[in-house]
Formats: sequence, C-alpha cells, structure tokens
Amino acid sequence: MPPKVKATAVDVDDFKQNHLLASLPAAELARWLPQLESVDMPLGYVVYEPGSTLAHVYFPTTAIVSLLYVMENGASAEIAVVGNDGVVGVSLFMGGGSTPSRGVVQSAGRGFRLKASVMNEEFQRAGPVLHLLLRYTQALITQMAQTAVCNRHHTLDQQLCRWLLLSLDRLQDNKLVMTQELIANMLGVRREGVTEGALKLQRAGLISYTRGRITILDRPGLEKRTCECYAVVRKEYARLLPSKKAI
Amino acid sequence: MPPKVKATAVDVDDFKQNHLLASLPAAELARWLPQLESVDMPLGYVVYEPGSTLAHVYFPTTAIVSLLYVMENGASAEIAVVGNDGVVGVSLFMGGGSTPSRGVVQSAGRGFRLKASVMNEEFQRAGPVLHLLLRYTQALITQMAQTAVCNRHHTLDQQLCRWLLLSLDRLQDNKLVMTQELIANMLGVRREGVTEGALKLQRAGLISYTRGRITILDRPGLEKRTCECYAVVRKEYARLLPSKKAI
DNA sequence: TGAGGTATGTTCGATACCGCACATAATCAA
DNA sequence: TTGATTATGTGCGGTATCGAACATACCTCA
Repeated sequence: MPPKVKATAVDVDDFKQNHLLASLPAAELARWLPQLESVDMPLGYVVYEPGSTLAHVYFPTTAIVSLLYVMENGASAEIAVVGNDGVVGVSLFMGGGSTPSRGVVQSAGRGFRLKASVMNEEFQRAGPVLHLLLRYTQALITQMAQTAVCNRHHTLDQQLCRWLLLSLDRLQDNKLVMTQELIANMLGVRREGVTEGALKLQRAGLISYTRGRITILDRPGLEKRTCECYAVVRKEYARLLPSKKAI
Repeated sequence: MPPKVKATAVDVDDFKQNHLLASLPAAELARWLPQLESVDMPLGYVVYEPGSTLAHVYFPTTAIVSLLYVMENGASAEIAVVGNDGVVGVSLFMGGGSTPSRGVVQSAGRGFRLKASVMNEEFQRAGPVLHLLLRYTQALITQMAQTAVCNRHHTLDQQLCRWLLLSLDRLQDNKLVMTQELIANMLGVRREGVTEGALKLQRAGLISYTRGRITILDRPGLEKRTCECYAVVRKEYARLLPSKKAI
C-alpha cells in the first residue's frame, strides 16, 4: 500500500514548528507563505527515490524522515535523520538535484513543502535563505560523518540509544510509533539485535514498549548509555542553528 | 616533528592539476591567481583541527587529505578523502567555520591555498564559484554517506580495496607511500587486519608492497573485490563535477 | 470466540574482527 | 658491522554480531 501525500490548504499557523521556517526573516517569510503547501506525511511515504530529480523540498513539522541508502542486496543503512529541525532535499539547491539515497518517512506526521522551482529561485537570491540552508546542510554533514564513525566503532546497544535520542529530539512527546523491525532497518542490523537491546533498556527502566509503541521513560539514562556521537551532533546543531531568529 | 606548510611563490602553472581550480571560468581565475598560494603538504600535516576556525581553504594538487574523526579514546575513522578533485575546508563557506573532524595529509604532495577572507568574498559573489563549490560539497556528502554505509555492511577486505582505489584516483601514478598502520588508522580497524587484507591482495597479484610502499598492479582486480560503495561515489563525482569546464 | 497475522523473545552455531603477545624482516644510524 | 627502530607476519582466545529456526504473545477481525 503506497502511502500518498495529501495536500491540504494551509490550515494552521504551525509552520513555525519547523525551526528553519521559524527562523526566516519577515521579508522571506512573506514571500514563502503563499507558496508553502501543508502536507500529510504518513509512515513509509517515500519523499524521494535514489537518482530521481526532486520536485519539492520538505520541511517536516511533526514528521521525521530518514535518509537511507538501500544496497543492491536489499540491506539498508540510515545516513541521517531529518525532522522539524531541517529540510529534506538539500541536493536540490546544492546541485545535481538527486542523490543515491532515499528519503522515507520514519515517523508519521505533517510538514510543508515548496516547489523545486520556488526553492531554487529563493536560493538564487543569495540572501539570508542561502546562508540558513547552507548552515543546515553543514549540520547535516556532521550528522552523516558521525554516523560513519558510529557505525565503525560503537556497539548496537549504544547506537540504539543514539537512534532513540535522535528521534526523541524531533518528536513532540516521549512516545515513538516504531517496530523493532523498522529500527533494525534504519540501523542496518538484525531485528533480533534490536530486540535484545530494547530488552536491556526496558529492564533497566529506561524505556517501555509494546508492539510498535515505545515510550521513553528516562532520557538522561539513555544519554548515559549512548556513545559520544549523539552529543557531538547535538552540539553542532545547536552551534549552527540557534533556535532564535538567525541573521 | 610537526611538519610545517612552506609557502612558496607560485612556481609553475600547475594549479590546473586541481579539478576545481581547473574548471574556474576565466574571469574568476584572473581574480584568484594572485591570491593562490602554493604550499607544500607533507605527510601528517594537520590542515585543520576539530573546532578550530579555518584560516584557509586548501586545493590539493598532488597531496591527498583525509578528513577523520578522532574519538575520545583515541580511536579514529576516516569520513572522506580529498585530493586534486576538491577542496579542504568546506565548513568555511558552508557556515560555522569549523567542524568536529580533523584534516590530515595522508599522502604528501602540494596544493594551493586561499585565505578565508578571500574565499568568503568570492563565495558571496554568488556566481559560478558558489555553484561549483556547492556541487563539490554535494559530492563530498555522497562520499560521507557511502562511508557510513560501508562501515556498517562491508568487510575489511572490501573496504581496503575501496580505500586503495579512492587513493589511486587522486594520485598521479600507481604508487602509494603509506604504511599499513596508517591505513588501519584511516579505516578505523586494527593494523593486523590490514596486514591480512594486504597479504591476500598481494598473493592474488593485485598489489605489491614493502615497508610503506604500495604499488597497485591490477586496478580492475581491485574493483572486482571492492563493494558497490566505490562505484556509487565515483559515479556521483563524475555526474556532479564533469572534468571539462563547468558552467 | 476463535483464527490468522504480526511483533517480540530465545536459542545456537558460524564468523569477522578485536586485543594481545610475539616473531620476523627491512631500514637506518652509529 | 652492529644495534636500534620500524614495518610486517602469525597465532590465540574473546566477543559482538550474524543467519536461521523456532517459540510466544498480542492484536484484529470474522
């Protein structure tokens, strides 16, 4: 069942839930608002396919999107995760207009999208929008780099904690709708490995879960168990994208 | 013995050995040439430190630079590699001016550098330079993403082949000055693992080596042994950075 | 209420890589 | 030539993860 994006009229004033949109200067915002299209982003929705030219960039508000690479043999690995902190489809303004990876909605929610042509026009103005998007891209680069490091050196248990924290940071509450099977796909490990890791966390009282619903009970506990990678990325996001209006 | 960058007068017309410099339009080139400083880049030279503000961007011609992350416990992992195909220090124009990683010369050689202030001034012009640099950064992103995937799924032997090929692509001949210990640091694995991998390759007649000197004998043979990651990255570089004058 | 599907839990042998210890060999300096 | 240093080769037990097979528990819907 291929989920579909449902475009609706801009219903509420919730575009500010996306940090990038929220930090747009008034002038840019005025131009953007009429062009922003509010979209539903259901679980599993493919935002972009490897190699396909992007038609839109997406600014998630409540949804979370995984950028993942699917190998020839079907195995996959998450490269980065984008939520209300950023934008999906940087290759559109960076150049090339496509990437070898795939963008998939990992946690259902909503977001806004902008037509590729509009995005590029805005980018060409070489004003605050350009610098904001490039700073975000730099943060994304850090996340990818740290994913590479983490995949090399850290245990499945540590990576599971990191993954939960990354998701939590992009959610509004402490509940995740997510099966262990899906988490395993993202991390590029066996489902059984995730089960064992999740069990340890549950027994330690850090999380609780039943059939695809995970509740985080002890966030500091997770932070204690994860590797340095989480903090490195979080710090870099904070440095590059202060939550107040930038520029 | 901390190696030092020796600045010399621009001796020869070899800036064109760097693909980015070579694809600059005439007008930009005219402005850049007086500002380009030819530099020696000895093995082990640290181009930038994690968190430090960049004073220059470097365009290697014959040198190769590894971007690597060094963890708290001293273990390290290479995130990407930059040679005459690119530029070291993208965070300078992307924003932030620093990254959590480190840039180290992996293969001694030469390059050109540009003062940070000059680079930013050029970037601000929002002309062909901006687009060239962003396309390069997009290619770098692909390399990082694929490194993450490779670290997750592929064997040490495959990664060794990928690493040799990536280096070879950025060299002028088929000889590498590189100890197995250093390769192990880059890949983030044990030195013994590299020894075993290199032995297999030597026995198969693909490479030959003695104490820090590696000669590639059978490049197609290496390509057969490596994982898909190498081809994905190479293809993306070719797509984003055609060798002819772009723009 | 029961049946089927799906999510999670458990076990077991295989294996790739690790950490460590140590052997050998090439290079360099005195 | 000798001795020190550095690079490479080898062996061994330990461990995290894999692949596969199977057990259990929960949810949904007929």
